[in-house]
Amino acid sequence: MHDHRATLERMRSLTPDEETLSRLTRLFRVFGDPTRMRILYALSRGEMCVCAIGEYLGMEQSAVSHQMKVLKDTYLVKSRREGKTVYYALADDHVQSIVCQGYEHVCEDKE
Amino acid sequence: MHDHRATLERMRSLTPDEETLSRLTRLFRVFGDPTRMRILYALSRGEMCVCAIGEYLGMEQSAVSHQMKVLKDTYLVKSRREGKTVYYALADDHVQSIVCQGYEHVCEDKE
DNA sequence: CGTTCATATGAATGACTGTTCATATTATAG
DNA sequence: CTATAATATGAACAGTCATTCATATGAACG
Repeated sequence: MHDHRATLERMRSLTPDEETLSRLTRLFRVFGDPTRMRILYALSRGEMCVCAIGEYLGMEQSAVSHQMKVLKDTYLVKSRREGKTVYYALADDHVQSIVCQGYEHVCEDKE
Repeated sequence: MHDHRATLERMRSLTPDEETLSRLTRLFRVFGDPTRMRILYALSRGEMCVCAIGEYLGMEQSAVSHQMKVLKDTYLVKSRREGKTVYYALADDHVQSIVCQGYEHVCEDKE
């Protein structure tokens, strides 16, 4: 095995702590599911209730609820109750800018 | 079931095509693994060979190679051969800006 | 050529996770 | 209080994927 002490020395300080690393990768995994991405795209136009999301994406109410929980736990969406109905909306602009960054990347690679 | 034709109407046009959606979520899934994220962090300081990456992160050579393939297939890293050694480096600044966006998000949520 | 080092690849296994089904909340209306 | 609509939750199943082990490729050197 060849030597690379110098290379190793360079970045020992950089790596984020376990807690942050875990949160960070968890966040990206949440973005990594087509269904959730569709939901986020849908919400980028404005708030929607569980019912409408399910109808729009052709998925069961239960599946939607499960995914909304995931999205909420990672602070990507927020909710608001109005009677029996719960409306979900994107939590903030961060969500969109992350998706856009990814979007640009995959578009570049199409060449 | 209550009515939401108006809501639905709003965003039918938005959703990206299947191909793009698939590429996009695939990309985020790649960012969603702690090992790969550690590799990307390591490379953010400069190129490294497979050997050094494995040593640094305490993982087997085979595992590193497998992951480098994933990273390369999604254009997150590029490689350069020098004799028997293969050096990997981040493909472009995009990678770092995506990670940073995510980083900011998880940091905000710590409050 | 044969050997050795660095890397790549294929198959198998175990862990994780999205969906479904059944059931539980929560809220409104009568 | 009962019925019903909207949403949430828990358990089970199925598909995905990261790691490991064994083996293959590729390059330098004698």
